[in-house]
Amino acid sequence: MTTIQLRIGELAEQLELPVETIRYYEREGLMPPPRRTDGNYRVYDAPLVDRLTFIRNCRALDMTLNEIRELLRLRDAPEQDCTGVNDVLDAHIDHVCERINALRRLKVQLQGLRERCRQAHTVEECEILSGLSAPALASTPLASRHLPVHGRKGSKR
Amino acid sequence: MTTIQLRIGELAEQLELPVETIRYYEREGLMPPPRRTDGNYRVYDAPLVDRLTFIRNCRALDMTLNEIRELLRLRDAPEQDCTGVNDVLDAHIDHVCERINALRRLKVQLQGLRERCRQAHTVEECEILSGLSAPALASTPLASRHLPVHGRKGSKR
DNA sequence: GAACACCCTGTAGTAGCTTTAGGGTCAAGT
DNA sequence: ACTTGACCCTAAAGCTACTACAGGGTGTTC
Repeated sequence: MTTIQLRIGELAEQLELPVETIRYYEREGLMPPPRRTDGNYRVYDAPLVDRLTFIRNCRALDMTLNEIRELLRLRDAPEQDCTGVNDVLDAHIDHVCERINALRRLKVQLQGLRERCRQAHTVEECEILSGLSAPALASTPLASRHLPVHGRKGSKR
Repeated sequence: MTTIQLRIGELAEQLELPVETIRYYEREGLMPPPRRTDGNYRVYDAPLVDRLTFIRNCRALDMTLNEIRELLRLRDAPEQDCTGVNDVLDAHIDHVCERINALRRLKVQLQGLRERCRQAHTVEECEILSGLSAPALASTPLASRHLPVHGRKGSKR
């Protein structure tokens, strides 16, 4: 029976993560330092593959590294009850709902602004630019500030 | 007729922006360096107040500083037509729509996961943790990766 | 002349990576 | 034996949009 042994590149390909991200998780203490070959290459076995899969899935659900740290801690203590896990997840679901609502309000604002300039005319008389220059940004309340729209950059591979 | 002359703190209060953010926009080239008093204090006049208002409103609509740079460039060329402005705004609205859809898919995933553990039991048998450890994260397609949920930290005043 | 609110510069820290620089390892090909 | 090329290594810097800090100057009031 041959046990699983992957170099970092193979692991990265299987889990569809960039190699540098895996090393980053190690630096951050989410992944323990793996065994090394004589040539100083990292070698990953099944438990580490599982752990990284867990981390990747949590990130795909957009949890922060701190939320994931907390879940890993709970995962590593199998005899406790899992109320803590539920709490982390509930809090995260709340985050997501709030973001969705904020973005919907934002979209309404942006579309209203866009409507003001359906035909191209000159910049000087552009209703969009004048709308954006208004002290209180039109009459509608300002989009709740401080919620980024722009996701992470598309990752390579 | 007294023209407007504000120190940075007064400007910050009027526009409800932190002072450091205003200085940051200057370092970033979004705001031109203002006049200074003998004591080396920044002094802002009406055109600069307008410009900062514009920037603040764009940020409230969650545009990136690069998008805003582009809009400012267009705003500074008043004789051109404003197709470019529309393009920036349309692209931004697209961003927002994509984010909303991605977050909705995410929410469905998270709620499905949460349902797997309605009652508290031990971590060892927790369906949430096992779900998160699955190689492909349940059967549903992975939430499109790379879209942060967590907004900026709440700013001071 | 001392207290105080305000202003200045420059630097570092935040999250979650990505990129770059400058090298070492190892299997295959000539 | 040697070179090519794919892969691996570390350390440090860069990204966004700020925020916070250290260490100091200004200006008004008591």
